[in-house]
Amino acid sequence: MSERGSGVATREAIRAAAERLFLDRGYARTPVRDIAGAAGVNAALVIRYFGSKEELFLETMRLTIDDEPLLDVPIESFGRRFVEVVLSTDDIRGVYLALVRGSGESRIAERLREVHEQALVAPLRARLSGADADLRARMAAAAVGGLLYSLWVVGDEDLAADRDELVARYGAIVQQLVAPLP
Amino acid sequence: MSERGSGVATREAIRAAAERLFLDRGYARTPVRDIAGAAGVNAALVIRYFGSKEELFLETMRLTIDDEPLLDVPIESFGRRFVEVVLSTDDIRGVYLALVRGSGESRIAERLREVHEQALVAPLRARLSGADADLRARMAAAAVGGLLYSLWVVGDEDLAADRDELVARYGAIVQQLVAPLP
DNA sequence: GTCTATATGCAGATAGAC
DNA sequence: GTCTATCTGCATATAGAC
Repeated sequence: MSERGSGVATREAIRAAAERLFLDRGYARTPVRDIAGAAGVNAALVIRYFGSKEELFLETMRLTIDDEPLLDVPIESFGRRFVEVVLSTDDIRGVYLALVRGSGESRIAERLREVHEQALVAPLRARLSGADADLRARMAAAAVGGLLYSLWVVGDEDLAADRDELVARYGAIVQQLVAPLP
Repeated sequence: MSERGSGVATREAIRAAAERLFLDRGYARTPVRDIAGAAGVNAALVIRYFGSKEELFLETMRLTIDDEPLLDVPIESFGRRFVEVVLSTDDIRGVYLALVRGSGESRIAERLREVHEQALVAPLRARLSGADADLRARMAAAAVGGLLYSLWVVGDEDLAADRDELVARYGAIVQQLVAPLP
């Protein structure tokens, strides 16, 4: 079966190898030759299939946050729960780091905007209403983004030391933005 | 005068050209040859003087925030004023962006930690007291870092639209962390 | 001492052989 | 569909001109 089959499997092998290496080492520190090696093919073939290293990067560095566990959360505890979900969703860290560090390239920056909008702004925006809902959602997304930045880009060890306390207290800040006390 | 003089001027010309180009285009997108060209010398000379492109980058990407205008600020308006100062200090944007994007290199990441600590955490920490002062300062620094991240790395145009309102409202969040209401 | 010319080695990408 | 050979441009190292 599948006289035309093997190309598809090879393409997927390249994609999977690239995803793993990009998440692990980022864009700049991952040579195309290493991706090819991990996939068991020639480096030229990687370019053949995906056009360029940047295309392959964009093909693999996607992120969709699962909203569902957040929909049932009562509004009074939404801020904290959102921080908790973002910090414990597996894929976020690697994708976020790779996109932030690669954002000197304009297309990677564009992807970062999309991911930020979809993963942080949108879930917050969905729970807000009122005239300034959009601004509040964007400020809350900025605050959450700042937590990821401090923990993962800067690597603030003292901030990471007590994760439960961090979730509780930083969550309370986000909560203030989502549903300010009267 | 100065039989040994011209080398000093050349070195400074290279340093100045490098600073301008790194701030403008970042680390990855600035070839050593461009720096040399802008300084009017050969590329090999740049390496001669500074050892490597990375050394030169670290030599130029420093940042010291001027604390003084913050020392007199009453504690009730400190959060807002701090946001205002950070957003309007000229050098911060370029240095911050270049360091964040270059942070895949371990020495650049280390410099980012230093700058984050010195420019964001320390001024906040200086105004706080109490058992949890350090954690509160780090959370406030994360929040401010998130603002820079959203505005400059992500490029959230909607957030940037009304700067005065942003300063007032995001400043209020930082204020909550600096001096929480009783 | 200060600088240039040139060489080395690695990266992404292309042409075309098999 | 896959690989070999090769091009171009990069950071960096060395030799030696002035």
